[in-house]
Amino acid sequence: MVQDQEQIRKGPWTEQEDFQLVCFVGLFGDRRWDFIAKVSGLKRTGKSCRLRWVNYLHPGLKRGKMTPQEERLVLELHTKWGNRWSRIARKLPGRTDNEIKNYWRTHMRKKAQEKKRAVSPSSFSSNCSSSSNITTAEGGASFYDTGGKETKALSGGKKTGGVDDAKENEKREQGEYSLDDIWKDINLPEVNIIEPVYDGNLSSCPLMASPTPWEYCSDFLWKMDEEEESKNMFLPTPSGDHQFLSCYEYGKASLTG
DNA sequence: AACCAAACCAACCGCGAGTTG
DNA sequence: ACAACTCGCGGTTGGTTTGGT
Repeated sequence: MVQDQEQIRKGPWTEQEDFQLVCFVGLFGDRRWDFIAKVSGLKRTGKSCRLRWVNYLHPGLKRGKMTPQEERLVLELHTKWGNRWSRIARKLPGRTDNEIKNYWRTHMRKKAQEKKRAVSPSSFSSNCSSSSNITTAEGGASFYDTGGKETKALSGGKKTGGVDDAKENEKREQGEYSLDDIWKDINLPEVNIIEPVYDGNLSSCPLMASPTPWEYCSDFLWKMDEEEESKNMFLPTPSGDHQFLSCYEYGKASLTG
């Protein structure tokens, strides 16, 4: 497991690396990241591979600006849950926790600065009212730190799934939130599936050729229950094994030149 | 056209929880 | 029951792009 420190690559991913990762995730699924990191020949940590996959290569990722509905939803959910980005991200298909986190950070910074300038509380969105603890813009660290009611309590333990789900359902049942309605708005038919950026290499890879892996998964991934998600990923079709293997071979060949 | 600051994005790090032997 | 390992999350940082002067 321990990879030589000097062999670990860091920094931006190359197309080649992306390609390899996509192939191997296709082969082995998106769970055993250390294993994938090792067998793929990528000089990356499993952690790094996972991050790249989740934030960039995952099928069904949306690109581009947040829609007003999404923005609203983010605000609303952040008010409820605080900085639980992955949780919020699950409610926004195609958006990653990192993306939402970045979005929140920049937008809250802007808001904080605006607020600072025009020391007028009314200029602040009502949705942000619970973010009254947005303290300083220049203070850095925690200008967006909390905002959610539960953040403080949750900061100690990160993985508290069930209870919150229950609360959420409860609220929804009470009609307090109409998330589903917002949802329908967001889940527009024209889903911007991520375009393979490495079309040069990938298009010639059997797996990557039409139907693309993105199409394998399409947007159902984002609708799946959290627990089920990974199980169904890249479920090989009856002929799928052949495709994956071809891809593997191709990847190897292209690596070794 | 050049410079600077703000905004944006991708990636890394540390920590805690879950899993496995 | 415990320790080691793996994974996922949130926080943070650094590089790049964009907009304003």
